[in-house]
Amino acid sequence: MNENAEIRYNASKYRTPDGVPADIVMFTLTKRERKTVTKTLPLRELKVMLIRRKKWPCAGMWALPGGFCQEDESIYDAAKRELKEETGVDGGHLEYLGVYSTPGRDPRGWIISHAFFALVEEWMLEQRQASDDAGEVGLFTLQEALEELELAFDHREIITDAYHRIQQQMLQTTIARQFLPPHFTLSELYQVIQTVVPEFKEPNFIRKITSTRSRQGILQEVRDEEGRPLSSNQYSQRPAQLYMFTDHVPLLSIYT
Amino acid sequence: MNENAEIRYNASKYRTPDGVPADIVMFTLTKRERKTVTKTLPLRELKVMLIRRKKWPCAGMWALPGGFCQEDESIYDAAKRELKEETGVDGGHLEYLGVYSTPGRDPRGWIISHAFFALVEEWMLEQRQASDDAGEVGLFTLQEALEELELAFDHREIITDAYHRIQQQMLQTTIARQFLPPHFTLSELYQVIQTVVPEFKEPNFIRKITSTRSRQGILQEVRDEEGRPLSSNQYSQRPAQLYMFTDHVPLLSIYT
DNA sequence: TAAATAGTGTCTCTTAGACATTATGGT
DNA sequence: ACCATAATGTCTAAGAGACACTATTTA
Repeated sequence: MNENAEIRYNASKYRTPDGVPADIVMFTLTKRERKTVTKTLPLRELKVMLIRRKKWPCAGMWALPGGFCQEDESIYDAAKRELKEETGVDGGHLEYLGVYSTPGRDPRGWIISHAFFALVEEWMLEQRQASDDAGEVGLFTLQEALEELELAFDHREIITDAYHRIQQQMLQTTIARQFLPPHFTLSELYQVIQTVVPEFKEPNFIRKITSTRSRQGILQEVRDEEGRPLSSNQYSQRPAQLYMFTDHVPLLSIYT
Repeated sequence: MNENAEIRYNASKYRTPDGVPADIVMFTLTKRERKTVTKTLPLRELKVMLIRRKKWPCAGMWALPGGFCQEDESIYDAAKRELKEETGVDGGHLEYLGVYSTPGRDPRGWIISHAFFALVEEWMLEQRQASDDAGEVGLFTLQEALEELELAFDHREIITDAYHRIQQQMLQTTIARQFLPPHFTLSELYQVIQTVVPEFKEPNFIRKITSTRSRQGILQEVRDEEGRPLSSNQYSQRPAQLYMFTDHVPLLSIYT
């Protein structure tokens, strides 16, 4: 205890930060059924949740949800708490993105922000939109958010970085599972990947994913108790084989 | 200005962090010529630089070099400044690793540390070892650092994370160039990769790296003005073709 | 029966991977 | 002449990639 006293004294000799918030880029993949056509994949869009600020600074501008970290929690815990406050749900993928500390980034003082990104389901955000004052919460496509909105602080930079990271993670890890039901068809998987990474084009996707020894490991056919393969014709006339992710995430190398 | 006053006032109502240091995991690849045998690759080892703490807390324990971030600089700037202070050199690869904020991690108070890792050349560290009190600076293999030394704070965790990250980056980016001269042979490159990632085994490394269309892009044969291929017999009897990295870093995907 | 999507056949070319062989220059 | 390492030859099996074709269900 008197150790702490000693330190507090020392620390008070120096300028210390005025606050350390965690800001969260909450991504969701909206899924809109197409009523006109039956038996077809829903339209999917990658969106990000933003909140309109009411107070100075940046009043009226759109900002990432976030909150200040407290002394008795880690930054990650603060982000988790914030995520739960926004969605009402504990789950979901939450991953550290980076630190934003450019001097002057926040007019309130020396504020060092820690950015996270989360992958949540659309329904988790709806309750938030209903609870608080509606109209102060919005779901935007990345293009809208980055090109059309007036964003608070350095949040455009944060969202840009988060977008690049989610694209990278989509191709290099199995986070696609966060946007899919436990069992899914390969067309669904392909659509999810393409929604997040439009540049991803694989004409022979199904063929490759099912035949390549090295990639095989990440996916597994779904079978019933008797070992018969399970399929679904929810999105197509002809039933399609259902797959699930395994726990295996391969190590990639540019030299292999 | 009275905006700032307003904030400082607000911030002072809340508990704020006592300090935000940047700590750097400085990796180097030592290169020791083998005198007994000629025309052979030098022995290489991956090492990390640590400093023995003189003051409370953790006096006598080994710690990462680091320093507190100031108000007029970003965390990255603080790390860059620290790196220069330690090595006397501006250059070198410096990359953000992550934030360490577990409550109680530092007995001095609420200290949120930001870890970086740097790749430096061995000679950059020698001047530091000479200048300050020698014996207070050490170069250790990862095994020594992680298993034999008493490390300060949560620095074991940080070093472990940094080790995993450098291994991942070694395979997925071209940071190997930081440990190689501008022109190098494929054996040298292979040795560097294996020194950092011992699990990396490619019996047909040379064949693959020179013949695979997709990998070809990261390396380029060195040629002289007349376009004749350049080779070196520094490390072998028969001269070996010299290569250089291009600026191209391929995008990897588990689905491709 | 037509439409729509799932999945396979087939063919060519490239790569993986293992081993053997040849090439080069120093000791 | 011998050695160590670089680089190529050779062979088989597997994957990439394109395109045509068949399969399964609903409207």
